[in-house]
Amino acid sequence: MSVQRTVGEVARLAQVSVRTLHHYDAVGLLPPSGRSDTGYRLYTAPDLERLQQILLFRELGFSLAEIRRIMLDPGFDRRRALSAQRTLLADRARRLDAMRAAVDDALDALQKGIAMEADDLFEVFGDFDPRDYDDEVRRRWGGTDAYAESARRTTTYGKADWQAIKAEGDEITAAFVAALDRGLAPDDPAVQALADRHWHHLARWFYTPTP
Amino acid sequence: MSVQRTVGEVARLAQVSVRTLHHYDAVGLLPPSGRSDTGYRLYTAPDLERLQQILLFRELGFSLAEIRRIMLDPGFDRRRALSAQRTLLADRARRLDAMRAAVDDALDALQKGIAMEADDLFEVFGDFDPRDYDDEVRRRWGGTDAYAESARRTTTYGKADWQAIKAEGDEITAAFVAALDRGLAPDDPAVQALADRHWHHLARWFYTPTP
DNA sequence: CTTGACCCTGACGCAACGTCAGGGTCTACC
DNA sequence: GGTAGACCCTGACGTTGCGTCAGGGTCAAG
Repeated sequence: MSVQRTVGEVARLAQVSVRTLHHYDAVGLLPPSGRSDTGYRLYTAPDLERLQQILLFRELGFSLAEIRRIMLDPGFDRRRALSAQRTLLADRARRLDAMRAAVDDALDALQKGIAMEADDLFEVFGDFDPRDYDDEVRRRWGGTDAYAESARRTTTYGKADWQAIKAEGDEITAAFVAALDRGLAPDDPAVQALADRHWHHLARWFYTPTP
Repeated sequence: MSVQRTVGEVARLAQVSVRTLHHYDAVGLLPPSGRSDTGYRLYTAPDLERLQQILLFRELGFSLAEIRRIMLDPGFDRRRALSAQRTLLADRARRLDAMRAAVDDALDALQKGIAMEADDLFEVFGDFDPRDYDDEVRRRWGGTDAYAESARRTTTYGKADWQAIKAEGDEITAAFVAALDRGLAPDDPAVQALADRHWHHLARWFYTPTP
């Protein structure tokens, strides 16, 4: 009698969960070639081979439905499938990369924002500043008192900027709404331009750039 | 009275589906600030602004749950969230890239495989070959008769190779099974090595390399 | 015979909507 | 005032690939 393996064993072998094997059985992707008289799933060597193939295609990013098609029909057009897959993956990669770049930008900008907030925090410390400032800053702002004042001013500037940004946002939104109220179609270029402006405004708002 | 917009209008404006707005309402992410007396959802300008922000974060790849947290709490640690997001995106990008490379390799190899199949097809044509072969091939294989013979041989080779590959697969599987039958743990290095070999075998099988 | 490890079959949950289904509402035109 | 067409509503199920119980047999060892 050939070797029969239970789900748990196969699961450990293939590094997948038992539930996954149940699932592959349920959807007809990998029904075990046998069952014990008590209903236990029994997998044979060919089953393992089949599983390996399934996992290979899964690694390549194919859906279970696609894998089923590929495996059911040996004459399946693998080249076309792979080509389509490549296009799909390239698209996703582009999107991911754009997102990553956007997030990185946001992080960079936020760092500056944090720096500004640090200045804000500095105000609490009053005249005493434990941090290390470069000489240029000291020279520009003169003595310690003026220095403290400058910090306060900068902070105020930051806050003022926030207000300005917020105001601009409201303004854009107002213009937006007004344009639509004038009866402009939503896909009217002017409205689209406004939407774009709003979008970029929001982006700027999100990035909270320092003056 | 301020401007109130219905779902359809907002949907067109924001380039999202009505269902999406229903969904955002249902999950409490963007409940319209008003309802008509007949139950119609009515969105105001601030609602639109909120929607823009939601879509911005969505573009950055955040889940709706995360977006909700970020927007509910203005003091939310955006920097940490972005850092985490960057890591996550980088991971996904790496995975995607690996998959793309694998698919590209598979495609390359398959091209060669297709070439082999073309030879196979040639057999059907018998002596007559409409395709353009380079002189080197003709010289190596001499006259037309010998040439046809060579083509047949090459094809046979290809098929034989297939058989060999298949046999090797069975052999590996057998070794695999035998090792496990000897009581080796599934995570035993030797078993892992076999699994690896099997894996690579399958990879080769999939690529169907030419001799 | 008991105990612990394993197996079974449902069945719900998740993420973010898409897609009907069945049924009011609004607006314009006759 | 009636009617057609466009638009709105609330369920509720489908999708993808399993994770995670829940309730209940099975197997091997002591």
